[in-house]
Amino acid sequence: MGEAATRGRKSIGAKRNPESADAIVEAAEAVLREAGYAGFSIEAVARRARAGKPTIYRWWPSKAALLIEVYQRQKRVETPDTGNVEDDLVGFLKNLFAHWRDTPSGNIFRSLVAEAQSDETAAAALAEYSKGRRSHTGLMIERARARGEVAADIDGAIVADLIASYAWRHLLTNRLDEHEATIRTAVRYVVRGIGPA
Amino acid sequence: MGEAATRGRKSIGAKRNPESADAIVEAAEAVLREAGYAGFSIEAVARRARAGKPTIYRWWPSKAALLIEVYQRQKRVETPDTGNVEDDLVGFLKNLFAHWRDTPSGNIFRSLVAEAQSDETAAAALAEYSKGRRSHTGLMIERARARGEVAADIDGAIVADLIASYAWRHLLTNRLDEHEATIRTAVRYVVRGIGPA
Amino acid sequence: MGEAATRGRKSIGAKRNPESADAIVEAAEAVLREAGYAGFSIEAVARRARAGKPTIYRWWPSKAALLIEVYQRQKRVETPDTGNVEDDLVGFLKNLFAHWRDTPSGNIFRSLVAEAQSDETAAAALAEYSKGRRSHTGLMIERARARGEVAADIDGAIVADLIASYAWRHLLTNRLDEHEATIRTAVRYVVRGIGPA
Amino acid sequence: MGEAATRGRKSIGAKRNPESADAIVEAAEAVLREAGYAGFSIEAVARRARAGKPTIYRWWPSKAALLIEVYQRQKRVETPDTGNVEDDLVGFLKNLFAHWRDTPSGNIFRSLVAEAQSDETAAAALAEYSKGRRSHTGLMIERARARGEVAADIDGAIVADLIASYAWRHLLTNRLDEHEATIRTAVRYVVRGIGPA
DNA sequence: TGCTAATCGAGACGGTACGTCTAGTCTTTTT
DNA sequence: AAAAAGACTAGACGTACCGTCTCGATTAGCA
Repeated sequence: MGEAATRGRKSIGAKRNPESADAIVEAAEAVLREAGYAGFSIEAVARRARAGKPTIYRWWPSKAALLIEVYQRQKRVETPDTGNVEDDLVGFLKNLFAHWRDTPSGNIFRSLVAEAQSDETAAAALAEYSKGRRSHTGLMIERARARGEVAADIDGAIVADLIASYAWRHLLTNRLDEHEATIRTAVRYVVRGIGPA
Repeated sequence: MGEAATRGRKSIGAKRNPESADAIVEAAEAVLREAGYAGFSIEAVARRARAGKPTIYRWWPSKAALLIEVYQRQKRVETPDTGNVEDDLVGFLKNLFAHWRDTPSGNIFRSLVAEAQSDETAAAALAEYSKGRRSHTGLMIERARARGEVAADIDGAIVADLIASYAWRHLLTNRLDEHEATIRTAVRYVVRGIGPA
Repeated sequence: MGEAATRGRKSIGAKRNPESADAIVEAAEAVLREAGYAGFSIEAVARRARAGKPTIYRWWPSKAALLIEVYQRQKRVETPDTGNVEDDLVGFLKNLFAHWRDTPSGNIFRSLVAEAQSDETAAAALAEYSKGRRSHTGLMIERARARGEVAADIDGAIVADLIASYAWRHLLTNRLDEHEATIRTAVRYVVRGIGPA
Repeated sequence: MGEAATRGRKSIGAKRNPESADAIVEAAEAVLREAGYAGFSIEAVARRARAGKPTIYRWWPSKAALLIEVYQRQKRVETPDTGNVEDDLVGFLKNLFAHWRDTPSGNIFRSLVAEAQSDETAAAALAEYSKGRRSHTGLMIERARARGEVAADIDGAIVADLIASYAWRHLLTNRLDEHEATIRTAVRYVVRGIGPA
């Protein structure tokens, strides 16, 4: 039966083999890039990575968990610091849209959101991840508040929510090529609304 | 066994049987209501509707097409007209969240958005639908502009986009139970930003 | 996805396709012949038959059921009628041993007995099959009784059991090449014991 | 979780721990007793014995080897000496059936026979073992011959073969609850056949 | 009125993927 | 130095759906 096991990559014993983990995440990314969310399956990843399915299930209990790890391996979007909150936010959205458009990240994140609609654990993982990101965007608001660009009683989390929502919807409705002018207008509506009276 | 849906359907002749079409759409809605997007499959719908799978495929070429029809059967959310744009928008969002929470609509729309991430036709249908809704929400802005609550050069579509994005994200991240105060705060940030100088 | 389905053999609709059934049983036989019981798996049969696994499971609920059908497709062993019970039984055993030795039948039956040790349904199926065969061997005893070779109060089923047991054990312990003299001796011990006083 | 078998075993050092070997064989026996051949796997035994799979593979190269060792640990069935060959053989079979029915022995031996159908080493071990048993049962025939109950030219090995075959088949087809009368009848057919003319 | 064509429920089909289980090999850790 | 422990590749298990196809029954409208 399985005489000729472990043909290519070797196990390194009782410790988790980082090569395998890498191979799996890389295979997952490749599958997503080439076949999209529709073609993304644990089987396909296992085939591609020359890994056993149980190895994947051992470390990533669900498709969502694997998707999240793949997403997090992507380079982060940089949040500019121009000294002006409108420019900061516009720059951030522009970078984010470009990143989502030009790397597999967009597809991955879309997949993750889709998965979260039918998978509890994906929803939980996504919520966890979003929490981290929200505070991150909230930072730009805090900097603006320190500069007096934003009123003292403004809730940064809610602003971040508005901005993130705007980004999500553009991703989910294939509008990542939005003109900068339109993005700037949207941002301005919010920025004006949260400015000092 | 023995679903309530159209047990004793009769006519199966040369003309399309509208009872069958109804039974299918109703079964689809029931499945979405009871099992959510995760349990939504053509097989499940066919079983529930006591219909053959080919009958479904004949009239709806994809899961997405069926989802779209189910969604369009849903009652629309009413847009209040309080004479004040903030109250209008808050009321609209509250109604929408309640509608999504308390009827199958939320599940259906979530499913449609998810499906659109891997299905072209769903994406197209969603885009088409969103266009209509945006103009519809834009109406509230136009009324506000007429009352002088909103500056003349404001782009209603972009405002509608911000509001709709906020709603989508709450749906997609299971936050339909958001407090009115939080919703009002978010709306106020936008409303203030678009008011007359 | 499954666009290019049904490449070779076609479905013939709502009725069971006999071509598929044949292909599956033939593939099962081929797998057994080439890989033996150890290599016999539903997956392997499905691959070989170009059939879907569910198609196999639809018609044969277990490995055992498929094995039995394969076994029954083999040509039957002829039961000689020489007018002498000893010669009848020796001839039958010789034929049976040869059949088991020279066709896949032996391997299949061995597999079936082995499977029955861990699978309830296999045990049941085997019992059912054996019942039919036992009465069949009992026939030789009845003929002998009619000729006065066997005492009137002899239980044919028990004699058949002794003979079948002898055959089984030779199969299961790889002694199908037993000399005719030895077989004849064993048969004679029984035949003498059941003769008229 | 938490099997009774060797929970607090300690020494896991450079010397082979005899406790481990014991624990493994005992676990194997327990698994066979509780789950039968169907549930008997190296994994299950390792889990039960709280041992690593390689530890088992190091000492028993195959499932069959482990089965053989487990079987050899079993108490032997006693062969009665009543002074009458029919009673001897009936008593032996009754004891054997009871032993197989009421201890794990039956399950173990069934498993071994089943395993031997696809594993060479098991087949060899079984053949070796059977040889020993045959001569053992043959003893009863020799005693009978000495008493003049059996003709001088009778081949004891063949008689033993017939009796063993009858036992095997009852084990393998779950008929260990056979009535004594039936067993006696079968034995009598053979005993009569081998008696002096 | 009788034929033809469309439609229906039903379900078989070849497939893909699921998530779990076991086989047997390999290496690290522990004693 | 060797046993224990656990990770690894590989692949079978039996189930759920996919989307396609054919069957046999049923009915409407044309001839």
